[in-house]
Amino acid sequence: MAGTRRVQASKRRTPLSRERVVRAALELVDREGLEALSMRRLGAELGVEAMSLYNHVRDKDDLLGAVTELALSRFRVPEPSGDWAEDARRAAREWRRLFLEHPSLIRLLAERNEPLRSPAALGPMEHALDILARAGLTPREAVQAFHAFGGYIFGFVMMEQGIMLTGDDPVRRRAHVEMAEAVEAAHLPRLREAMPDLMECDGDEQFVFGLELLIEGLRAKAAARA
Amino acid sequence: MAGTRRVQASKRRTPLSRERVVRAALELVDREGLEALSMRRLGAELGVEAMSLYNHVRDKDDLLGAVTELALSRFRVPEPSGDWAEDARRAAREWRRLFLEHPSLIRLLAERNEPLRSPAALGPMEHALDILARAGLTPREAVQAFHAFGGYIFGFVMMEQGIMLTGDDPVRRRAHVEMAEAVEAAHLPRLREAMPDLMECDGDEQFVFGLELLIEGLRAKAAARA
DNA sequence: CGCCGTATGCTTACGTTGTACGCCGAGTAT
DNA sequence: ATACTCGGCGTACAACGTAAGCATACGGCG
Repeated sequence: MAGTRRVQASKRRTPLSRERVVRAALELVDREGLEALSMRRLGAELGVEAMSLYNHVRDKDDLLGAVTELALSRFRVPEPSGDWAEDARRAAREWRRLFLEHPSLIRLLAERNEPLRSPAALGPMEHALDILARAGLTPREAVQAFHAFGGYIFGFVMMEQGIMLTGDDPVRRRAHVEMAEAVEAAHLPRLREAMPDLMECDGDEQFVFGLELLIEGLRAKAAARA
Repeated sequence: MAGTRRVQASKRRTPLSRERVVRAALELVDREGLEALSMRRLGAELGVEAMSLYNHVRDKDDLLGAVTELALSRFRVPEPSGDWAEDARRAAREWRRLFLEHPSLIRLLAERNEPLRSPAALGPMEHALDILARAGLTPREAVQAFHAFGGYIFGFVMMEQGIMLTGDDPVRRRAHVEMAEAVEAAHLPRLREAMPDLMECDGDEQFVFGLELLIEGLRAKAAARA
């Protein structure tokens, strides 16, 4: 009887596979955050014991790497517009969209500090370097600009998700009043006059501002050479 | 006898305090990385049992918050030079110095996504906003530029420590050849021509490049208004 | 048809983590 | 002297990653 039930269950179960494991892990992480991902929990999610996952994944680090790559593979290279600046804007926005769609992706990249060499990451890199080459930069300058844009996008989204005071959740609201108190207590005139703008700032608009700064800087550099 | 020894030991032991706990935690984290910081390990470092730490720290999260604040308090506000652009450069470099001196600080900020409202962080913020105001920006623009610079610095150092291919450790070297192989395998002409510059890039120089882009963009914005 | 090697999932177990709880010894106030 | 408080200790528990061994199901062979 018990045997029969077990047979049925195992017949019913669609077999595990690396892809299924990694997909479920990404979904779990997207849904409930990085710390929700434990081997036991992921096993439960798949109706399977924790140790069974190890048939498809070397260890947790391997799993996290695969999850990172899967998330990165969701990057959709935007269509070129003919104008390099517009293309840069589109690519940067697509990166931000990706990071916001997978809020743990930034932490994944930050914690496992493994250089990006997966195929999923190389496509977008090629795309970015192509835009910068079309902007008239030398390969060397293109690499420098790549790091500048990359750093900006990366760091901005990270601040946006953590430190920045955008959004309206109650925890932010509490941070607002605490910060306002601290600013009043100390003598910080610039901060005081900036407080309104610090609080009601819109992430999208802020992001574009810095992006335009970088593009304008690049344009100036190109103009100076010509 | 055992009692006597214990008395001597307890007499000899300098009493624990929140400050001593937090300082030791920061030293440990700086020396051996974030994952080396466990309550037991930190206790051992202080010659004390793990549970004793809880007399001075609510829980580990509280400890991490205090460590973050202590690290942030090591920011040394640079002297003003009279030129806002130069002041911006100096401030940005000081931030980078701080992050490199405390390599786990970025992860601390990223993982506990609590808005910066500690006194240790407000001083540098005031300083940055003051520079941007002296550059002729409105408070609103100053906030936008603050987020742009902040994001860039943050993200750049993060990439530098993790993803970027700077440095010469053997793990990077292996990443180099793996990446070169991947680039050869796929058809990625821009990446291929960029590979040399990607590998031998100098962090300091890269950082300044992006910084100058932002400053130039800001200058252009100011010029356009005048 | 049965048999068997191999892959795949399950069970148990170990060491490490954060931390709740109870104890004790020392210093202080009464 | 006595009682109270407080800081450090020891034990204990749940959750974690994962090593080792066992059991079961499936595909190729007679």
